[in-house]
Formats: sequence, structure tokens, C-alpha cells
Amino acid sequence: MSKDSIVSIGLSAAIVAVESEQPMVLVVSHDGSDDALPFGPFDPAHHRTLESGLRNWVGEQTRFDLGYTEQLYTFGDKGRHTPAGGDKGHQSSARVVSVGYLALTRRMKEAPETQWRGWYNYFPWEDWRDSKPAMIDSVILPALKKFVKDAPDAETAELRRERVNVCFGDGWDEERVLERYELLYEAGLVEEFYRDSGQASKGPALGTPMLFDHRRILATAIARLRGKLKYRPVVFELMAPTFTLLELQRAVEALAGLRLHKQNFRRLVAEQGLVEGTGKLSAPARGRPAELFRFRREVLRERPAPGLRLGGRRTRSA
Amino acid sequence: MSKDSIVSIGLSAAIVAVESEQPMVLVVSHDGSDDALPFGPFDPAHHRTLESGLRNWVGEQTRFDLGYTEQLYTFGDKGRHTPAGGDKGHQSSARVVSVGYLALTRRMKEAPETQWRGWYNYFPWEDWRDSKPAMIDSVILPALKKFVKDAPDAETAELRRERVNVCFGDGWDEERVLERYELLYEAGLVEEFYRDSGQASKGPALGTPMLFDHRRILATAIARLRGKLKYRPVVFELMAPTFTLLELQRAVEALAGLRLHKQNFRRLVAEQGLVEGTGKLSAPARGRPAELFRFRREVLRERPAPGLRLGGRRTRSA
DNA sequence: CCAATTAATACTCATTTCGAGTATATATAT
DNA sequence: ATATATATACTCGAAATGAGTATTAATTGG
Repeated sequence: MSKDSIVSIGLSAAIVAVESEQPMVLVVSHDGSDDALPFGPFDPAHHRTLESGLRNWVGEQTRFDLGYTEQLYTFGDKGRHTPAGGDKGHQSSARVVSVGYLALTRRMKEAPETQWRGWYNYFPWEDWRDSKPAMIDSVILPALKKFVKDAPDAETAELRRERVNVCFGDGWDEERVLERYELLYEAGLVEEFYRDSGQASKGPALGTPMLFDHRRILATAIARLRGKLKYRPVVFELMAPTFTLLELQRAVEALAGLRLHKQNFRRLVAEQGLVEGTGKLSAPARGRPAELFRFRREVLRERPAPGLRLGGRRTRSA
Repeated sequence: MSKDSIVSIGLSAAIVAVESEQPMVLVVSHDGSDDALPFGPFDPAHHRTLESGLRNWVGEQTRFDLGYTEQLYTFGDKGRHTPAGGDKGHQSSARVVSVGYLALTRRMKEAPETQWRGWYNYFPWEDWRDSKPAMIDSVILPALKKFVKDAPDAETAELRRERVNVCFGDGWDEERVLERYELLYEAGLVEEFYRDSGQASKGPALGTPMLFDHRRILATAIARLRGKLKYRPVVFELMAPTFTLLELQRAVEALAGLRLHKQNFRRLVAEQGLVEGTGKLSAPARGRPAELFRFRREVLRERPAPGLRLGGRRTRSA
């Protein structure tokens, strides 16, 4: 019963912040290799929990102290962590199981070797704030149509058709980030697919690729965050201590990749009692200054599920 | 950078079925030891993904083929898998990280050494179908009040007070199963707390204990399933191919631990197009036979988030 | 002081969804 | 027929949603 299975555990973190209306993620990028999420091994001898291990080496490596963190998913796929091409820095014999985390912060300091990049660099099809990204109709859907057609049998074709419809059909569900990425991966529309399978790349490679399965972990992080937004006041982890309501709205929009209806957004925030005014005003370059608000921590006790159920998607810009 | 961290991965599965209005979970119980979820090691040499490893040995051990499965969480806490008392069957040197899964099935066959038990045996405070469980007012709340009072400092006390309120205060949120279990654990109201910390048990030990951290995994499973119910048609994984609408309602009620309003439940099911009638009728012992329905798989394509957002909690029984 | 700029508010309004209820009709076993 | 169950029909008010239109307010730059 206890045939022992030795693997090593890797911890990866999608550390997220929002700056000037862009959701940013902290990546490690040395020399010419792909961007990576900060990652490192879990050392069971020194840490009582996975999360404390994470906090510890993230602190060391990126000089960050994480605020809110959340475990995302544990990936153990052979071939997606250790690509066919061979890897450096890991024993090729030991299998790596990677546990992904989401962390939110408002600190933007950069450590050596790391930099902040907008997450839509990796997922350009996920930003619908200005309009539906043109690449969906011009590139993605035609390629996916071909993917459906190339299915080995009718049953697979039907399955693929459904997935294409759910992921990119009408009725955009901003939470299905991972499903969409996985579909694009399987359809050979992202570079990682060719890298992992050792095939020659053909056709368009969408978005900026990442090391190992890090883009998948980031997709999981975005999906989780977009979902959580609606029933937990997590945005505030990303805001300065005080902020204007419009800044708050812009942050939510940035994360969700959608435009919201201003009046309704405020009605919601007000009704939920998520914020309280500080009599102070913002100091804009031009125009009327807005009042500065702060997060009301008390709501956590008062309401069962305080969040910003978005929904009010506007067709045109704000 | 690659100081190697050797651990072994354990896979545990909460395999759930519903039988005669009780949610059941498959447990392994030999001799006098605590009930355990089926669990086993992940063998990286033989399996490409964690999930295929899980399906494989669950198949071997329990002769079950899992249908729907979902990863829950990865626990790596020292001390909660390998209790102070020492354990058998695992090298005490290797740290075990356990990945929990939820699996749904309608098959009720039992393999040797395993048996189906109602999950409310482990969480008696979670079943509100008949009425608010008396133990909450008579045992839990008084004990938690003491837990708040015994806090080392005022700040901790305030934190605890909030948690007690969120978990057991008015406004029952059926999804907070894990939060409640963790609170009871920390407050020393479940046996596992004493076992893990090596202290002498004192006070009431609520519910049936389980091996290792299996009750925590089961709590996670219940929470996840209760949540998922609302936006994905997962109940049908637990139903026979055909069923009456009342049977469906009873299954949802069993899982959610709540009573629902019959007319509204039907309105919902009908509106969502989740089921379709087969002209056939059920054969009850007495009384009017009900029509048999089947799940309309097509909704998965049609609607973005088909589920049974419950809510219609009735105060008294059906 | 005036125009331009930007934000904040005030209200409206129709549509859905929710939660809870009352009242009936229907099928079967005995 | 009666008891036992189930299935439907409707109603009704309260709340939440989604999308507007129209006004008001505070600054900066002339």
C-alpha cells in the first residue's frame, strides 16, 4: 500500500497588482528565455505549510510580502512542466508537481530580474473594455473552425464545436479564462503547444508565451480572481488605502476586462456599504476632484457575501 | 535554486452519492481505526496526470469507475497528515502532501473494506433540512463563546467573535462548510484537534472523526459541491438516468442541507430547461405516480451557467 | 468671469427574479 | 370512497437588474 512516490513540489505564484488601469503580474525574465512566474521548490524540512513556504521564498526572491494569497490548483501533468527539450535546474528524474497560487498586492517595487507586465500581454483576447478584440473574429474563430473540421471523428468534432461555442460564442463569460486558454492550447494557437509536443510551430501564436505551464497557472489566477470579485471584496487588496470611486470602478473593469455602468456600479457599492467617504478630495490635473473613499472592513462581518457582482456590461466605452 | 525537496504525494477522494435522501460518502474503515477517505500514493512513473493516477488506483481499490471528478485542494500541513502519535504505512521521514478530490457517482456497489456512510455523520451541524440542528444552540455556540473569551488578547478575541458570527451567526450560509469545520477544529470541538496536537481531549467532540485530515477534505468537498450546484448541473451526476422532479429536489436538498420551496424549485428547473419528460410514470407504493424526467444534456451548450440556484429556504418542512 | 473639462448625482423605468403563499387537480391502493 | 401522494396553477409583493436622460459641481486656463 505504500509504494513510495517521490516527486518534488514546485510553488508558483501569480502576483497581481493594478496600475493605471492595467492588471499587472510580476514575472521573472532573464536573458532570452520566456517570462516565468516567480517559482521555487517547497522545502518540507523548513515549512509547516505550503503557503508559508511560498511566502518565505517569494519574500526572499522578490522582496515582496504577500498580502492576500489563495491556492489555485495543483498541476502534475507530465510534459507540461518539463518540456521535451529538457530543462535546466531540475533533476530530470524527479517529477515536478506544481502548486499554483494567486497573490494580490498593491506594492509595485521591482526586485532584480523581475518586472511587472500587463496580463493582457499574455491574454490579448481577454480584454473587452474598449471593444471585442478584433483578433477573435479575424484569427481565433477561423482557426478554431478549422480545429473543429480537423477532428478525427464526428463525435470529437461535436465536442469541439461545443467548446468553441461556450468559449468564444456569443455571450462572453469573462470567467472562462482557463477554458479558453486550454482550448487555444489544444488547437495549437499558442506557442506552448508546439514547445511541449516538440512539433514545429505552424499558424499564429497568440499572446506572449510563458515558461513551463505558467500561462496556464496565470489563466487560472485570472479566472479565479474574476469570479471572486463578485462575492468577496478582494479588489480592495489592490487599491491604495484611499481611492476615488471611479478609480475603484476602473480597477474592477481592468480585472474583469469589461466596461461597467457607472451609476449602477455606484449604487451597488453604496448599497453594499463597501466604502465610506473620507471628506478629502483627489487632486486631478484638470476637472472636478473626486471624493476619496476607503474600504469599510466592517462589511466582512455584516454581510455574508459582499462583492461587486458586475454584470452591467456596457456596449460602448464609459 | 534547485535545492531538492522530496515529498510524496497522496491522493484522497471524497466519492459522493445520494441514496434515499442522504448524501453518502465512500469510506474505508478497517479494524478499530477511524474512517478514512480512499487514499493512495501518486505514482509519477506510471501516470501522466494526477487525475489519471487517482482514477487508476480508486478503480483498483474500490472497484469504482469515477464519473465526474474535480480537484479540491492540496494540503501540506505538517502534523495534520502525520499525527504526533506516529503513523503506519508511510515512511515517517517523507513529508506527505495530499491532494483532495471530489468525485460524483451513482453507483453504490461496495468493495471489501469500504462502506457508504451519510456525510452528516461527520458534520451533524450541517443538516438543516428538518430544523436548525439543536446542537448549535445547545453545544456549539456556548463552546464557541468560551473560545472567544479564552482568546489570549483582545484583538484575537475580536477576530474570533467575527468568525463565530460568520460561521454560526444568523444567516446560515450553507457553503461555509470548511470555515465552520476549521473553526470547530481550532476551538477544540472535534476530536482531530486533540489527536493532532497530542493534548488530552476535553469537552464535547462533535461528529464522527476521520483519519488524518480527511474530515477537512470532506468539508472542502461538501462546500465545493454545495457551491457548484448553483451554477452547474452537477446533481444529475448523482441521479439515476430517469427520476421524478421530487426525487431531484430531494437530492438537491440532501446535498445543500436545506429545504426548498417546491413550486419555485420546479419553476427554476423548467425555466432553465434542465430536464425533459419521458412520458413514463414512476411506480410508487401508494399515491399518485409522478412523471419520470431525464437530464437534458443540451443545456450545457445553450445556457452559460445552468444550475439550481437554491435559495428558496423554507422554514418548516416540505 | 467664461469656457472647457471631468466627475458626481439624481431620478426614471421597464423587466426579471425571488421568496412565499393559497388553492386545486390528478392518480393510485385499499 | 378515502387516504395518500403528487403535480399544477396562479398570485403577489419585494428586490435586484440593466440601461437611460438630465443636472450639478469643482477646477484650470485664459
